[in-house]
Amino acid sequence: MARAATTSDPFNAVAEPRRRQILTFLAADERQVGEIVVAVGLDQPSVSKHLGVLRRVGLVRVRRNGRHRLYRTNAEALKPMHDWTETFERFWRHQLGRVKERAESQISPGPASEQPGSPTPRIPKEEL
Amino acid sequence: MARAATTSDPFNAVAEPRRRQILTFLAADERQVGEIVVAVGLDQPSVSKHLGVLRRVGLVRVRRNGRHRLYRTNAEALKPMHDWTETFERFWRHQLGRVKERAESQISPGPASEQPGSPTPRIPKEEL
DNA sequence: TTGACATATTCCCATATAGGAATGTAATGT
DNA sequence: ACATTACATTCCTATATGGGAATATGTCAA
Repeated sequence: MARAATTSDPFNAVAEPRRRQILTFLAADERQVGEIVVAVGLDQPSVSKHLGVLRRVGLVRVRRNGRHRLYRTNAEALKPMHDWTETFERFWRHQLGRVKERAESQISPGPASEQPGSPTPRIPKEEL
Repeated sequence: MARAATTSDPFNAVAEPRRRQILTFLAADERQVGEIVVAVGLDQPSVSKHLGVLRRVGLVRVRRNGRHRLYRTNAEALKPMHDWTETFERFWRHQLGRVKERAESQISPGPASEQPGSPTPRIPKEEL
């Protein structure tokens, strides 16, 4: 079997960065497709297809107004994702706590700089 | 271009249900691969491949112990997802508020039953 | 060394894209 | 009716899977 369809659930739909961008753009206000096209910098058919995916999983709602279609993020559909990640919150708190502990137990100040924008998984190359 | 690689970021890695299952299983304790195989009901190579993806995006950490490899969820790597979904929280609060309003303004009690396990996007079939 | 056990990796393939190009369709203006 | 605007859909293709089967690698035991 190949990968699951993007249309199957919000987790898959949101895996695409452009779709996250669109959802963010549509979170506050309704927008017509042309505005989205300008905002994300894709051609119109691509945007329509992304909107189609988002619509099928319930992440956006559409309303027609004359020739225009007004899209808006349906934030409720993101709640399951938020809830799922939330179940891990206590664990990353523990982890951060341990990091803090270690940092405090060491005298060396260390570099301690970390780009907030880049998560940097920090993989130990090969664990061999 | 095809879909983005699952190895590219946590959003993609977590799009796969089996990997979410594994992360949940590994959230509390370290487990060796054999235990994960039993827990998720896949064959060993598939589990190893999923673990490889999760490791590459930093969602799990490995430790070696003799012949075994002990995996554990690195919950910190899920924080960006939690943060992103959190930016929509105020919007779904508004939406739930409006739903509540409408429900209260109507006299009919309505069915009001909803499976908690099935999100049910409730797509209006075709918006034509 | 030989063997058993625990995992990882490679090979193969059916499948689902995501984007680009071209085309279809609905709504409005004249 | 006809042209134009605003979107959606279809066709095509390179790419990235995810699972199954087979194989490789690493570790400990006798």
